[in-house]
Amino acid sequence: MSYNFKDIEQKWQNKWYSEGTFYAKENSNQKKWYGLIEFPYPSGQGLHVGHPRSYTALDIIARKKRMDGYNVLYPIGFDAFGLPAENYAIKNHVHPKITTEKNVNHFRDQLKALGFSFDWSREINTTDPNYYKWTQWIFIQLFKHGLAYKATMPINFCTGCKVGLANEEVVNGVCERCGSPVVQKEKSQWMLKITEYAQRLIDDLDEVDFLDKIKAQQINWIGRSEGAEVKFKIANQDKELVVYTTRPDTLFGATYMVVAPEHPIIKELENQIINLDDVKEYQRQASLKSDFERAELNKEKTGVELKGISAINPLTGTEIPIWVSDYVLITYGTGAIMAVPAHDTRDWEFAKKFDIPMIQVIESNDKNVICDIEKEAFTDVATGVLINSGFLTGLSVEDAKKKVIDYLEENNIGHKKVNYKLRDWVFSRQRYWGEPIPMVHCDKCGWVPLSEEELPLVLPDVEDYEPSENGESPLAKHTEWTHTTCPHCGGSAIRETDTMPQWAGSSWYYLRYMDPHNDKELASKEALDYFGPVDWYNGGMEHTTLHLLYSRFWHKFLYDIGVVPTKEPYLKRTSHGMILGANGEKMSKSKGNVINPDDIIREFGADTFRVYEMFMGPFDQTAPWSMESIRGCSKFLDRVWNMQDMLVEGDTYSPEFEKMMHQSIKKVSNDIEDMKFNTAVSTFMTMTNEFYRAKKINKAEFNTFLQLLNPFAPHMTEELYEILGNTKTISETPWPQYDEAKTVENTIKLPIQVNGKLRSTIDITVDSPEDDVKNLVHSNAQVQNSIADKTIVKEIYVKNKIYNIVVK
RNA sequence: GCCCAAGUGGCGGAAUAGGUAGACGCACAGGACUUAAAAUCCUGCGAGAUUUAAACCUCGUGCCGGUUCAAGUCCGGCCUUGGGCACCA
Repeated sequence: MSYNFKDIEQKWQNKWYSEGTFYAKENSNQKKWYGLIEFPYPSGQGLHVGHPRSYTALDIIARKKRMDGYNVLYPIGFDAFGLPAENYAIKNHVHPKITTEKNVNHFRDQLKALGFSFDWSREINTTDPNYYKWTQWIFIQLFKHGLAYKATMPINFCTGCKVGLANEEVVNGVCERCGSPVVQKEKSQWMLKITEYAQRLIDDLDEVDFLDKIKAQQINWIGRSEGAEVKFKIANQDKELVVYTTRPDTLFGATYMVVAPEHPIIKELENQIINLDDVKEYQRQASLKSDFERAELNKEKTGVELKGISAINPLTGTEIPIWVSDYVLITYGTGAIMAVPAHDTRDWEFAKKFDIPMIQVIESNDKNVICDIEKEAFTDVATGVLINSGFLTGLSVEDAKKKVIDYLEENNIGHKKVNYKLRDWVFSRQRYWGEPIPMVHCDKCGWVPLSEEELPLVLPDVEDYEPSENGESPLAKHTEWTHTTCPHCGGSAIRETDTMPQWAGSSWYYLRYMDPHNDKELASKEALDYFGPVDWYNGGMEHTTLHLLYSRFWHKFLYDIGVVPTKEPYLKRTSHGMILGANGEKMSKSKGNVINPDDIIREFGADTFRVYEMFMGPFDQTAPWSMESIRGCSKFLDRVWNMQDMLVEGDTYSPEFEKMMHQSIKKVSNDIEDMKFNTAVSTFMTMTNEFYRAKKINKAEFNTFLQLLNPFAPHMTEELYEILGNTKTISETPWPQYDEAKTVENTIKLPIQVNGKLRSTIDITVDSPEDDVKNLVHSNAQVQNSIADKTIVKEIYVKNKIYNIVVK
């Protein structure tokens, strides 16, 4: 009998999808388990082979959890706003709504063909007004709580496409699509105050089970640093320049200051600056540089001294020059620094180039540490000791920091300060295909949110998706839509025409799954209490600092305003490795190494596809695709199918296989929880080989084997289970249990080493007395050979593990 | 430059409270079945020396050193590759 995957897979999928087999139960008393995968962007290319790697993994866990007795929520949806549909619309004049619908249908078919146990009754789509109504609602709450504000920010503007670009779309300073230069353009943008949550986003990582590398990357990205703000008086002026430093201990060594080109003090003191023309020219040059250029030109430092003004070092009273240079960023700290060239690499380079004096204030207390400030800045904190520093001299760096901060605070010239690299979230896009921002601008009342009854603010149907020459959103051209009345005073007002970024809809979608059809709230309290938080979330590492951070931020805000009951949205976060082309490179059309899932399903079937993607390598690591290896998995499933011809009677495990059965149940159960799917599959292969070797398998063994394999290859296992005469489907059965006592061996092949090298093995009974083992070892011919003419120095026996004889 | 991973046969990879390195699969080789091929089933498969053969022996987990009876695993110092951040004061 041959395995006809086509009919079998169709048969079971029809059953699951028509009967709603995997729908999560509402109002259940059962314990819940919520598994989540990142919902796909329905691109025109269809499903990528990378998607099923993550989806299969969590499908396996979800299926096992159901058999473990949980009420499982494993939902799916589509993150369908985004650039490709809009660009396609501009080019071909097909409404993004139409393209999106078509792509979603294609994706849905592909996902269903893979047999995932998604709850399709909860499918969501971020472009559905019934969904984005609540995205808009959250924005309004953010605004009402002062966390959404307008600010003028530089945006990436493509001089070719005449459109604002996301950072991701700027590659090496040019437009990713047309190759035209990208310039910075000032634009008033909606911003979200994620920085207000910076500390909590770090601290609460302690409460969740995320992979360490994910935590590390988030902490890194938020970039907390501790230091001090210090006030420097401007000589002969009633003004101060405030700097931020992480090394207040080096204050005695500050020999000049640097301000960013955009720093307001230049404007404020321009009457005092003698070389104002040079300074303005430098500012102009800096403004023309993109972020990319400013970062790239990091070899040579540039700058201009602000002649005519100077600052006073608050500890030494010395007058020191002030420079302007673009190595100081206006966006971090105070936009101004105190420069300590002897102990900071960048300041050192700058001082060397412009011949500014240095004062060494730290030396090493370790003679082996090289410290020559003529050659390079000395930045070693661990062995540093203060010198030339008045009341700090002799202290360690750490003690000096504390002491100087105390001094600054006592004398009101500075204070302790924590800074973050994290910046507020630029939330506006000058794009059509996104959620409209539900705000209107009224000359009298300023920015006013729509009243909640007016939501959703539906994206108007337009024909023209082209952005305007000046970089305005395409919606700005539709005056009949933009002109409205102020919700506050009733006067005439203009709608916001920018839309939300792609990250908006995905920042809270996991909440909507819990109660997707609710038209009163984003989700009911009961549903949120029962299903939340997400127990296990798997997704790509590329979303660690964007999506994952954004959604944690939104969740914390919703927690603060009492909408959700938990501080964190996701209890556990794991990530999958990328699937590469057969040549080891990232799959791309231009490289011609793209594998289409449809072709794989057609040739091998969904079960083989699933098993292969789990077997190809460790789940969290990248793995190249291999057409040869997938045939191996196909062969394995054929062998499983043909085991029905070896079936013998037996309602309990036969003595021959009992131990293997219990060991395998244990191994597979643990491997699934640990995401070691590759070794779980190899366990199935080993079992299969054993049954083949014996040319028999009994019914009890086969049933258990099928239950274990079911999460990986759900179609074939259900079919075989039915063929074996079972009346239930596997998904209704409880997960097999093992008896720990039956997994342990009675006899062991004990390795015997001489001087740490394997010389022989002997069979012993578990827990044999050491003397018995010793006698056995010494009566072994190989051992006797190896130790002949030598003196035994020592014998080591690790119970049931190893025997080592040390000889001389 | 900083942070995080990872380096094991021809290939994908197993094995870490230190204890038989190479499970499982691919590729390859041989055999059975077949008129033949495919499929299937069985066997072998890190490198090397010796041997009719087997046993046995030597070397072997990126490199150098260390700890230990024993190191892929622990420690110190490097090298390489991948990913993230990058003038963040």
